[in-house]
Amino acid sequence: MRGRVTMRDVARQAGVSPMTVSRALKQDGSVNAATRAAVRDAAEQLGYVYDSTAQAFRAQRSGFLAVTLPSINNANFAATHRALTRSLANTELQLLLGVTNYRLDEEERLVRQLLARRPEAIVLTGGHHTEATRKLLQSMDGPVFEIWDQPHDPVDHVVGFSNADAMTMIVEHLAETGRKKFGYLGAIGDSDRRGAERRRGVLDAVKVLGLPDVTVLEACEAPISMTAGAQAVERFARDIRELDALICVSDPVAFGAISVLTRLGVSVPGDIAVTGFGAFEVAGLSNPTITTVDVGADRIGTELGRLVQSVLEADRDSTPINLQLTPTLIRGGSS
Amino acid sequence: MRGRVTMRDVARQAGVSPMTVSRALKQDGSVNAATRAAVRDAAEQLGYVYDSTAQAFRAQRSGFLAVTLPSINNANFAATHRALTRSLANTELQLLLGVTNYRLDEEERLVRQLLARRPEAIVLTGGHHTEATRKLLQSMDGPVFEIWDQPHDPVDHVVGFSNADAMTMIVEHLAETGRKKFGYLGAIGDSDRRGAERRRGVLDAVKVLGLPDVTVLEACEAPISMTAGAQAVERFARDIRELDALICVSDPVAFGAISVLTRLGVSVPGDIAVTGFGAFEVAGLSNPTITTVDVGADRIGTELGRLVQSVLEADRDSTPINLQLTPTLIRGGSS
DNA sequence: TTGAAAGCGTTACCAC
DNA sequence: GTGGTAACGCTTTCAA
Repeated sequence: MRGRVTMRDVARQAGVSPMTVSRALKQDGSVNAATRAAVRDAAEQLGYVYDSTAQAFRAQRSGFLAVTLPSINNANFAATHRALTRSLANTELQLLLGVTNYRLDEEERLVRQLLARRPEAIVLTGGHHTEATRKLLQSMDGPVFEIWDQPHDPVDHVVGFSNADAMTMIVEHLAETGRKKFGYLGAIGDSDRRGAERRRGVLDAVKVLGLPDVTVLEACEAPISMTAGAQAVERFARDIRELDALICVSDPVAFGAISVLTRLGVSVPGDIAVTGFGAFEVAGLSNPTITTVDVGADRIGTELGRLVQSVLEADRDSTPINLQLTPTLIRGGSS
Repeated sequence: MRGRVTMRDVARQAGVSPMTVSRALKQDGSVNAATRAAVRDAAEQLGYVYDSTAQAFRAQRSGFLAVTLPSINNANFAATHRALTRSLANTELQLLLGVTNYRLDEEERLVRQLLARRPEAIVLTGGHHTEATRKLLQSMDGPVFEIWDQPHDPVDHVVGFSNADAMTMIVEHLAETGRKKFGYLGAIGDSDRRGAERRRGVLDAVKVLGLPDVTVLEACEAPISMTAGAQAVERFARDIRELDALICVSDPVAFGAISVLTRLGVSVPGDIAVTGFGAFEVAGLSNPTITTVDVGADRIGTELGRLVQSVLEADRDSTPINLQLTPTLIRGGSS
């Protein structure tokens, strides 16, 4: 592999100075058309590739927007990512993605790594972080965005919604349709913080309604998948037969649950109502369709993209924005 | 927010030279323990964050591994990404991800953008590219890896499998179980190149077996989802009733198809066999379970990680490796 | 064990 | 319309 071609090489080839090359390769109007053509030709000929690293270094602007997601294999987070990319399409910002696997210690490691790339801004999924992460974020040289959550104590800007309130809608809907004995199926402990918030929302709402205590079923460590949902239902079949309604942390889990319940001869929604979360595609195609909550994952991405742009354009520190979206209940055949 | 803290600032604070800071912050043994402690303290105090951009610039090594994926919301590509990340955990390489949305023109734009970051190597999902992309890749200053495919004319290294051959397994399995009149449900045209390869595999295998021509049903532009699969079956219901077997481009599509067929009173596999592709979770939990092909998405990631490392360690150009994996058929209740 | 200098590729700024 | 100079933060190399 031959040494890289630099603007110097192009300049030599075109018989101009490096400075002119730099100008010619941009849309800088102050360059003679003939000169520009010569430079472009030379660059083409030599296979010149622009060096963003040098540019980032020189300008002290990386052009990166760092983003952490708990998982990439999740239609909701993928939708946010996609909408964000689209919302930033007309900018120079490039996404620098890190996946935390739902672990705060991995998030810390990632944030450290991402910040070393000097991103213009950083986006974190979730409002819970380790102490060290918070400290890193606070000393960060640019805005911080927390999404998909309603942080108690936001670091900076927020685009999210209340996972707990979303669950209240589910509980109220189930109560209205006469369900009384609730179970909640999610991941173990608090590893999935948004899942933990949902669980809290269920417990609180049930208490407010004066209904019996919720049976909390812990499937496995986050992320909890279709298969994990199915296995958990097999494992907890006895507990579940006592219930009126099984509230699942997500649609895939609900789908896995319904799949096993049906196989076990338990009728959904006849014997038990089952609900999901997230308005995944499978919710609308499962049989029965699954009652769920649409949190507007793509809207989070779109709004986030807008907000990032406006905050970065306002070069001075802007006061923190907290944009809270309202999820909507989608009634399906499963309840 | 205040100007960035550099090694110079840390050096001043600790009363040493920048050079000593640089050494102290690494595991360089040649620094006095006391000096190192002082430097670390100073760095901590000032909230110093290492600047990877400057390091990358100075060393002319970005530490990036550029990766393009057609989609992020796809369990298979996500599995490859995850396995790759894991396989590279003990290295300094950082993934720089770009999503093409199954479009070659977007791939070209992305490759241009990614190469400007001077990655150590680049990984492309798929073996089809625009002419311009190929040219960019050939002049790239580092190894190129194509995955998830069996390119006709590989740019460099490959870790993949034959999408067409995988389909042959499906067709033979269906033929063995007495199916004769096949349909294929996939995306329109060749936008999804791996999908197009699968279609080709079906057509060829059916021809080899001397069976009637395949009815090709085009649902929509790639990516084709569960919902798109369902809608296509509604639209093509009449054609589908004439068939013995419906071969779908992926498991989600097959799931959507089965969902609608069941609703229409068409029995699967009684009236028609349905098959998928990719061994998605839904295949094992759908009712009936879906006959599919496991392509070893995570294995691609793991092997790729190993290969990337070994190629980068061998500093001279290594001869192109072509690692072809063998998919396995998974018989489900849908056939 | 520590320090000084030089330079990676690009571009803002100032000359011409 | 074009060119020279300097600087961004870090580390290799050489010197003390």
